[in-house]
Order: sequence, then structure tokens, then C-alpha cells
Amino acid sequence: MAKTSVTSIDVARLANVSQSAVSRTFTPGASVSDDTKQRVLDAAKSLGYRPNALARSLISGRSRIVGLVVAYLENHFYPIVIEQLSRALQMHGYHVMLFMTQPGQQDQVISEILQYKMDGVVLASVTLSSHIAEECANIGVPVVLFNRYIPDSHVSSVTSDNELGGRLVAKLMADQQHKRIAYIAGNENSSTNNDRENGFSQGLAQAGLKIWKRKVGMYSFEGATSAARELLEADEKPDAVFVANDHMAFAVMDVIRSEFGLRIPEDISVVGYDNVPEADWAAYNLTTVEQPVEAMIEATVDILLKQMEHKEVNEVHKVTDARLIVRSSAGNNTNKIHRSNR
Amino acid sequence: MAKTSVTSIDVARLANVSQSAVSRTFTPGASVSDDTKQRVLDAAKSLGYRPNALARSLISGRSRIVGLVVAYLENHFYPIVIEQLSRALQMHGYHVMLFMTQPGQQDQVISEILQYKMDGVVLASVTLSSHIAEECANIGVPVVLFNRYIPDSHVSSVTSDNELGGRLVAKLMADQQHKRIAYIAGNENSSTNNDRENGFSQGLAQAGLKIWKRKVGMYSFEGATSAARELLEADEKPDAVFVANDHMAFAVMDVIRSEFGLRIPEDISVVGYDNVPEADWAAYNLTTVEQPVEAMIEATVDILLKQMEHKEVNEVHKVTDARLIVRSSAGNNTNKIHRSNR
DNA sequence: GTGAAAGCGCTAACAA
DNA sequence: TTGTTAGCGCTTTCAC
Repeated sequence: MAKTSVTSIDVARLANVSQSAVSRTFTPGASVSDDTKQRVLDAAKSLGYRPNALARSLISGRSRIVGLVVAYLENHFYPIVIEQLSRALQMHGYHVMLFMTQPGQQDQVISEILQYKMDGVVLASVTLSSHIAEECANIGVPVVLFNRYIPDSHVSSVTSDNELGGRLVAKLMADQQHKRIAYIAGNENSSTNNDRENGFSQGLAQAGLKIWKRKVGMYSFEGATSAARELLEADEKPDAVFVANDHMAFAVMDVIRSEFGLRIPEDISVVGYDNVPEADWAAYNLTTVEQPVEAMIEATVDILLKQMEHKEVNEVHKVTDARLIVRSSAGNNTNKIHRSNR
Repeated sequence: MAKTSVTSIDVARLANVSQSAVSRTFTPGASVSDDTKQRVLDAAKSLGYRPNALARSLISGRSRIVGLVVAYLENHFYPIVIEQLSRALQMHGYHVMLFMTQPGQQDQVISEILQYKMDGVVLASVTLSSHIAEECANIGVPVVLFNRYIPDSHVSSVTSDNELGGRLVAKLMADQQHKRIAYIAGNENSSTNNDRENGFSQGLAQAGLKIWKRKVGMYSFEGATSAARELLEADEKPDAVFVANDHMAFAVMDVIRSEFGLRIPEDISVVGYDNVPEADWAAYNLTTVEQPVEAMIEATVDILLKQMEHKEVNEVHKVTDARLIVRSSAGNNTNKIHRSNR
């Protein structure tokens, strides 16, 4: 903390005004004459004064801090979310306090969120228990679940249309005449995985197909690597694999090509989910379903601001669109257009 | 903010003690009898009381908030840093407030850091101006530069031995008998780039070699892609390329293989810097110099805590080791051991 | 060991 | 428009 930080009283003394005048000068929309305002600003500048945000929060009851809870950044989708969300909130005068959770350590996070009197909380991680969300919501802290939702709860959420995404992938694979279609699941407790898988199954069913083999990768690189090995060690190999996110899909592609010497898409087609930047890298060129991060962030900030500033309490479940991005790992050998905005 | 948050007075009333007793109960090391303490804890629990961190900070003069300033998360080195730093600081009872800067927007960041009375600041981005660091340090806020330093300044820093790293790469390439050795620079204003390049040049000089061609990639994927194209469009092509970080190296490898149909390492060897997880992915298998993130984080937290808690003001310049990680993109066709701990 | 009282730096009535 | 005043919820002397 600063040596002996300069306070509004110091500024007031130098500017020959009351301490309240100083406060008003730094409160947008308060009534101060241009003259006083200028004197205060001059004095503040010469002393290097900055209003103490902590003191301000104490009395105003608003900290302008938003808690962002994340479990892991291994999947590059999340760093992007963090970056964009931070920027968006900063633009609205809020600050982001970052919490990395670990399984079983979540009560501590709740406690800290409450201690710092966060104005709002964003839970942006698929592997979180619903505990934090419920607790905060009960106490009255606005909460938005990002890229997940909790069924039958009153907590607002922002997701993309994961069911649609799954269906689009199914349609692509059906159109490509694939027969032995495998699915590598993420975390089976996550809404993202369940929705993607449901949509996928439905889509296949419409074409008279079904998931031929299924493994679980738990949304981790290692998990996906093992899952892919199990899948490929069998005599009969899949001709297409839908992987529940891009991060795992990269692992799967590595196994297919490097460990089994098979070609993508000639021997096996691979489709991922998220459309992280790496999906567009030449080494992978991964067909995937885009999650529109920008729109999702925008919706999140929107809901959060409404709840924080207008005290709106209605829960909102925003579902953004999903879009198939066809690259060479699957499907680009047809002329069909694989996009849909349902 | 919580509905009507319960305060220490509410707890005191219920527990039949003074408000100070409540405060003492939640202050480690304060003198309270076991009896009172228990009564207070019971009351607190039944009311759902949590001490207000803001009020506490106001009087104690310590916010237990550390500002983490980052410019971009595109390079996967930084998400890892964020994750580990957050976890480490959380373990010591501190919280991380995240600031994403943009060029030209840095004064605002300073202002916000000062307003929230951060106990300390970590600047973990190569493209930051030195402005923030100097300003904070002047005002007395402990600052640590992560993965960079400012020459001739009094600001503490933690880096890995980038010169050594550069030399190790030079030695590897010289040992491999490469002749047309190219360097793709990062941001030329960054200490990381300069040190890596200097070490590299020195190392080559020792073997009677020098940088054959040089391009600038600005530490961005696009920049590196363009740089690689310029390099390869010429008639005479390099036989080895040292790229200033892994993130750019992936771009370079993509260009070499996908756009020019050349093989790595048979036609061109590629070496990166950082050893991010993707360097180990089969699609790249990138020879690189490891930056020991864990050790760097540990040093950062150490310096920060010392300065924040013991008011030590001595600047520290911690330089951790660097280590060559040989994979198939360069150098694994010899039996030599390319490791060194100078 | 415990309570009373004095602020930390600020905002927001309330008068003037 | 301005200054005065009363707190926000807490820690920390200071008596007892």
C-alpha cells in the first residue's frame, strides 16, 4: 500500500474547499461548480490524489468487483473468455477478481467472494459443482453461469446451442455416409457434454444411425488420448469421431496420425467443438462447431449489469447460436453447405 | 452486494459479547478466551456472518489484493502463468485482480491499481511500457516484472536465463552442422527477445557462425506466419530456424510444411522457446527451451510477499535456469545430450 | 480477557 | 452550489 496515501481531506485543504466538494468532484453527476471542480482537480493532481475505492465501496455498498471463477485454463477456450470478459467489464467500470478453484476447495471460494462483497459472479467452468452458484444466488449476489447451466435452478446462464451443434455434426457425418461413428465425451456431469451428445444422438437417429462406440475423455488432453487409443486398438476402427471439444480433438488427431499412422479425413474424420484458434492451424485444420464467444460474453455482461445496476432479479437463460465450421478434418470433400441458423 | 449483510454487531448482540470480541475472534492471534470465541463462532454461523474484507482493508491499510497486469493471452505461456500465480497467491491469502491492458490504455490501469490500494502488482506481459512499473514503484507499491525486466530501473524482476537459452539453441544448431541459420524475432523492444537473440548470436559466434537471415514476428501468430513466408519465398532457404517463442514457432512450422511442402527437421530444423504444453503435441513435437514456470512463479511470490509483509524494499533480479528440450523438430538425430546448467 | 471509543476515507443526507 | 454531519463495518488502542 502506498506510503502515506493522500486523502480527500488533504486535497480539500489545499484547494480551500470542504472535503465533500472533493468527493463531489470525483462523483459523476454530482453538483459542483466548474470553478470548485477545477480547483479540486488541480489540487488533486499536484498531490497525486486518487479516491480510495475501498472506502467508497464501504459506504456505497457497491464494490465494482466481479468475481470470475474458473477451474482450469488448459483448454484454450477459457483464456479467451477471461480476456474478453475482463476487457468488457473494465469498459463498464468493473474489475475482475480471479478465482482458480480446485475440486473440494469450493467452499473457500464462496467465502472469499462474500467477504469481498462482489457485485457479481461469473462461473466459467464446466467442472464446478452447483454449490457456489446456489449459495451466492441465495444471498443475493448476481450470478451468471457461463457455458453451462444447472437444470431446475434459478441461476442465470449463458450457453451456446449445444444441442444444435451436436445435430449439425451428426448431419455432416450422415451426409458423408459414415457408418462407424464414435463419440468421445467430455465430463459426463456437464451440461455442455450432455447437450452436445443428445443433439448428436438425435441427429444421427434422424438419419437412421446411432453412436457406434463411445468413450469418455473428461475434457482433458490425457483423457482424450487414452480414449482414442482404446477406440483405435480394436480391430474394427471408426470412420468418424466426434469429440466433445477441440482441446480433446487435438489429442485424438495426434493419436490417429502419430500412433496409428492413419490419415484424416481419408481413414477417419474428426470433428471437435468450440472453434478455438488452434482449430484453424494448418497442423490440425479441424472441422468444429463454433461457440460465438463474443456474443456469449456480451450476453453475460448484459445480464450481469442489469442485475447489478437495476436490481433485476429475473433469471435469464440466454442461448446463442452455434455454427458448423467445415475444415479439412471432416467434410470438406462435398459441396454441401453445412451451416444452419435453425 | 448481499441483501442486508450481517455485521459484527449483529453477531455480538446474538452472542452477548462486545463487537470487539467478534473482531478478535476473526483476527488470528488476538486474545480471546475459548469460551467467547466459541459463542461468537456459533452466533456467526447461525447468522451466516463473514467479515467484510473491504472494511477490514480500510482500517488495516492492507487490501490483500494483488494486481496482475497482462496484455494478451494468445500465447499459451500466459494462461499457465495466470493459473499458477493465482493459485499460489490464493494459498497465501491474497487475491488476484486481473487487468488486461491495451497499448495506450496504461494510465488508466495505473489509476485503477492505485484506487484499489493493491498490496502488490505483477506485470506479466512483454509488451508493456515501463511506465506502470515506475509509477507504482515510486508510490511505494511493490512491483514484480514477470518474464521481463527494465534495464537500469529499480523494479524487481523474475526471468529465466534467456541468454543461456539462446546459447543452447546456437550450440545445438552448430553441432548439427547447420549453415543457413535464421532467426525470427519477437517484439524487439522486449528484454526476452533481446536476451535470447544476444545469447543466440554469441553462441553462433563461438562456433564461427552468425545469423544468416533475420525476420521479425512480433510474438504474434500472424507476424510469424508472414515472417516465415518471406523467409521461404527466397530461392535460398534456411536449413534451421530459431523462433523467439513457441507460439510463433507453431506458425512457422505450419508454413514450412503446409505452404511449402518441406519436411521438419529433414529440410529445415525449427526451435522455439517456452516449452508450452503444445510443444509436446505430436503434430509439432517442437524442440524448445524450457522456461521453468513453477520456479519463476515461486520466486515472484517470494519477492512479492517479502516486500508486502516485511516491507523490504530491496529490488531483486531473480534469474532462473533455462534448459533445452530436444524433440524431433530439431536435433534428435544425434546422440549428444543437449542440456546444460551452466 | 474484555468492552468502550476512536477512527480508516469516503458518500449522502441535510441545512444553509 | 456548498459545508456540516452522520455513518459504512471494521481494527485497535486504552482502560478496566
